[in-house]
Parts: sequence; structure tokens; C-alpha cells
Amino acid sequence: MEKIGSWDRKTVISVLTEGRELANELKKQLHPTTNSREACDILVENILSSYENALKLLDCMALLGKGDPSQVAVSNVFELPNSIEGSPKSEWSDQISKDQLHKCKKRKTLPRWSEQVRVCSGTGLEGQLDDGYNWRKYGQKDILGANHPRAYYRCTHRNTQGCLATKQVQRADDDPSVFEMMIATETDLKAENQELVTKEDHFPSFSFPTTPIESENVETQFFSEPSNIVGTNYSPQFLSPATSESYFSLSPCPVNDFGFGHSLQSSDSDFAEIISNPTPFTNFPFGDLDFSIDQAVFDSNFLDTTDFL
DNA sequence: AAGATTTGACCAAC
DNA sequence: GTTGGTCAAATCTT
Repeated sequence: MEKIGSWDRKTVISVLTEGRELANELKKQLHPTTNSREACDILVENILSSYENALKLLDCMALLGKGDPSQVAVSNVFELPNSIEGSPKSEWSDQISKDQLHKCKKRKTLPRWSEQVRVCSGTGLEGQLDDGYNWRKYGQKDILGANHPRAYYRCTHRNTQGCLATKQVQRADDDPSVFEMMIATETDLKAENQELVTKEDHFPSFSFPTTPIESENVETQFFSEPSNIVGTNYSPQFLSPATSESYFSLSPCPVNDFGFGHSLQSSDSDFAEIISNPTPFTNFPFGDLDFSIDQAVFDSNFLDTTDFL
């Protein structure tokens, strides 16, 4: 497990410095005596990229915040990159009646999780991690073959704002200090519904890969070009361009306060320290950063800071 | 008192 | 029949 080192400050400075130098270069190019439009375009792109990188670094650091980052070991597995751009959340969530909610008792057989996250516990950092939702536990179940029970959480604002995000948390069998979380946001649920209607019509023979991209591949993709850390030139091959909400879009229900959510009162609950605020930026793809990216598939809007600034 | 958690029961998928 | 996801009453916390 790699650890987060002193990358943060140095990396931000480096990125900002790069942006400044590029801006200076652009200034030269804009001089009346020189007239290279193409060069200017490239410089502008690079400048924007540099500042975006810096901003995202700062966001990432703000979320990881205090505590000992070395204890964070996370990976996201976007197992179902099928989020589909559609109507605003309020439009569809409002359509869900109590009867429909009641039907949700039925077992979910389709994969609908946008994120699978592994988080180490034990340092208090967990409390700093926040996916923007306020979670409320609504059940716990012993799972066959698992050493630890699985806890079920849903958004606190389910009733008041129709937030349908849900989350399952279970202590890993192989490493009890690691929690495995699966998070399903409204987008996933929406996509699931829409998929039932449209996939046969539109994608009769196409399916997304069920196994995530190897970490080496991800790192190669994202880390090979330092100047494009954030992937401004990255074009995901398999993902819908409208999946950002699954990751960070904090529609009405999430709180996104980056602080502690409610704390679980369960005396015996292994999840008590960690559940309320899991990781939003768990696999931030910075080349110099020591995040461990076990498996990931990124959305093109994944790092669009405008979604959460 | 309001809101959150616990836990047994219910229900549908398998 | 078994299992996993959810409900809801009871209980607890703030």
C-alpha cells in the first residue's frame, strides 16, 4: 500500500508555477511582433490545464484534510458505468411514490453501484472523508460466507428531498481494518431504471467490461503525461459522458460539508467510526501522489471541479 | 421531542 | 428453502 507523502504542497506549487510560466510564454506570444495563433492556443490550453490541476489538488487535500493520510487506502471500482444523462434529480425522484419505494423491498439483482471503496480505519481520518451525503443506517445483515455483517445506509434526506442514494458497508474478511463500501447514487438508480427501458433498443449487443481496468493501465493512462495530470486530454472509451453526478455531483440531498456527519451510536458496530463520510476523491489520479489506485475507470467529468467547488 | 440506530420480520430473487 | 435488501417498531441519543 503506497502512502501519501509530502506531495501536496510541492505539487500544487509546481503546478501553479508551471501555469505561471506558461502564462508568461503566452504573453510573449501575444506580443505584436510574434503572431503564432497555434502556439497561443496550445499555451492557453496548457495554462488552463495547470490551473485546473492545482484547483483539484487543493480540493483533494481539503477532503483528505487532517489525520494521517497514510492510513487511507482506497480504490474505486466503477462497476457499472452506465449513468445516463437525464432529467434533473428532482424530476425523477419526485416520481417515486411510497408504493414504489415499497417495491424496493425486492432484491436488487442488477449491479447498481457507482463506487466500491476500500478504506482503512483507525486514525480518525475516516471522519474527514465525506462523499457529500448524510447517511442513515437502516439495516444490518449477516452475510453468508462473510465474517462480518453488512450495514445498510441510505441518504438522510430520502423522505424530505427524495434522495435515493444508498450505501453498503462491510468489514473486509481478509483485513478487518479495511472497510468495503459500495455506494449507489441517484444517478445509478436512475440509470438502472432507464437501462431497463432503453438498453435493448439502443445497445442490444453491447456491454461494459465487467472487470475493472488494471491499475497499471490506469496509471499508464493518467500518469504518463505529467502535464495532463487531470486528464484534460483524456477520452474515456467506455464511459458515458454524463456520469459525473455519480461521483461528486452533490444534488440537493448531499451535504458536502467535509466534516463529520452523524456518528453511529452502535456500541458494537465496527462501522461506527467510518461510515458517515466515506471518500469522494478516493482515486484522484495524480502522478506524483501516492494514492493507491487498485482499480478504476474514470469518467471524463470526474475531475470537473465546477461540480463541487 | 426529534432524529438516529437496532433488530426482527417481511419479501422477492435465486 | 436460503439469502440479501428493506421495512418498521422499539429503543437510544441528543
